[in-house]
Amino acid sequence: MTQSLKKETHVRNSCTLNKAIADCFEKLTDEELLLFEENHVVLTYKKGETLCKQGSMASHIMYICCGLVKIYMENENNSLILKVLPGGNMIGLTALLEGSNVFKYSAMAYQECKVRLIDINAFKKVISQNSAFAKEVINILCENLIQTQTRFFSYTQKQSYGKLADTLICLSCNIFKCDAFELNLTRKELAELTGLTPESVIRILSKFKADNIIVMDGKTIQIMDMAKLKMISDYG
Amino acid sequence: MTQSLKKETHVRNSCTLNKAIADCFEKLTDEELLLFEENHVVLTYKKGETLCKQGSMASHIMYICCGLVKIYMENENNSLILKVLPGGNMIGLTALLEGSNVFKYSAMAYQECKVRLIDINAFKKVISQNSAFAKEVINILCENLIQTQTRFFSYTQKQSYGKLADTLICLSCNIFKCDAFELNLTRKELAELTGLTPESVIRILSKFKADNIIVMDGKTIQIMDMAKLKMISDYG
DNA sequence: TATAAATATTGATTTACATCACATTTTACA
DNA sequence: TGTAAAATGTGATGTAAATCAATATTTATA
Repeated sequence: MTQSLKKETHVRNSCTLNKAIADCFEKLTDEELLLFEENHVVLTYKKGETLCKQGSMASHIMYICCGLVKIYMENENNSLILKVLPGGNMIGLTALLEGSNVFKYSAMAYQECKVRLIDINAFKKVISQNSAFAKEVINILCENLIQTQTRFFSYTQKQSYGKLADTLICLSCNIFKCDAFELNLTRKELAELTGLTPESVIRILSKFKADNIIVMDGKTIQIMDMAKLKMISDYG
Repeated sequence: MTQSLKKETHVRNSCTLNKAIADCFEKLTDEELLLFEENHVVLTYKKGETLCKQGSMASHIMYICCGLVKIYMENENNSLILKVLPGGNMIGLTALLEGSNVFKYSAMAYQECKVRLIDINAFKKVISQNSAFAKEVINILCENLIQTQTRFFSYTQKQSYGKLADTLICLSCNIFKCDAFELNLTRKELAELTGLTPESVIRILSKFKADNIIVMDGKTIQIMDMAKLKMISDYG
């Protein structure tokens, strides 16, 4: 009951940002928990450090205990942030695909993170023997897929103001869970997150400020008129 | 061995178009096959008919026996084709997500299709009891997720020429498996598939024709210079 | 604390693509 | 088979957002 309520308050729509908490570990037997226990390490990553690099071998599934991580794809020139993950989420599930155990994206710590690295073979083994666990993994993958598709669609439809409004709403509702939050992202990162250039982001933020939709003070952004912001997000 | 070879020849990159064949049914016991047998219907959809509508209840998982289907998201004004699926693929897997048994996208037949509709509860039951089956479903979901992410990234990076080159390569390599193919899509549909306007698609096709990259004769398109097309796709 | 480097901001210019308008061809169907 | 409707094709125009350029501010560090 509480859970379904929780899910309803989560802004899913076109959001970049994940709040889906991995419930799968609750489904494990003591024996399986022990297997994970024996095949894991917990690492701490500092702000700016790389958790995994696109193209490298994925020998582990990563579980973010706490912190904030950006997941992004990159090529020579550009990069696109696929999502931003707070604690409770997993990285590298797509490496479960048979014959493709390579990270398809990179991950970088926005804030200091505690990350649990679980051996991918142990993970696969438990999937093979525990259907309830497998079902939860399926749930997480479905959630990811829906989110990515929805965000893709929204990305193709909306233009700059809508996109940035979207991003601000998601940061506020899904990540910081607060109207006012300290944005420890550079304008460049906010631009990547939104799919715009830093200059455009700055211009739009200024406009939002002039229209009293947000208040900016240093790195702190406070959303004053969420209704208007939602309208901008919906309209385009 | 043959399988890994098959996978290598499949152009994955930024392709709209799926070739991933659902292997999962091979993992079923006789009993489970019987359960599916008792809880399925096979329907034939004519060209242009809707297989499922975004927002409607997903009471079935659909397996495309043969034909060609477009999967797309839509709102009042626009639509984005997420992928094009030939026979061997499944529709509606994301409805497996607990508490979200609604289609997130619509599906329409490009060609006449034979579709097997399997009751979603039977499907979920088998996932719960057969880990090998669940594992295959995980494989398919991973494949879908990787494809969607890659396509999203590519969409944000490439511009019109690269996008259309991409689409043509995928049609040729993954769908029709032939350098020359009869394009039973309108320019409007090709535009939707590529994320451009019909006018732009026409202009670019004319340019490709003028540069001897393709030959067009009525509805038939033949790729004359695949290398050049790949270069355009890679370059942008 | 001074200086360099990175980041943020503002304005001018460019550009890729959409939009619009209209002509032509193909397809549907009465 | 003839006519309307839909699809295709082409040119002119508009525009959102990128790019470019130059300055101001913040942050890093020697």
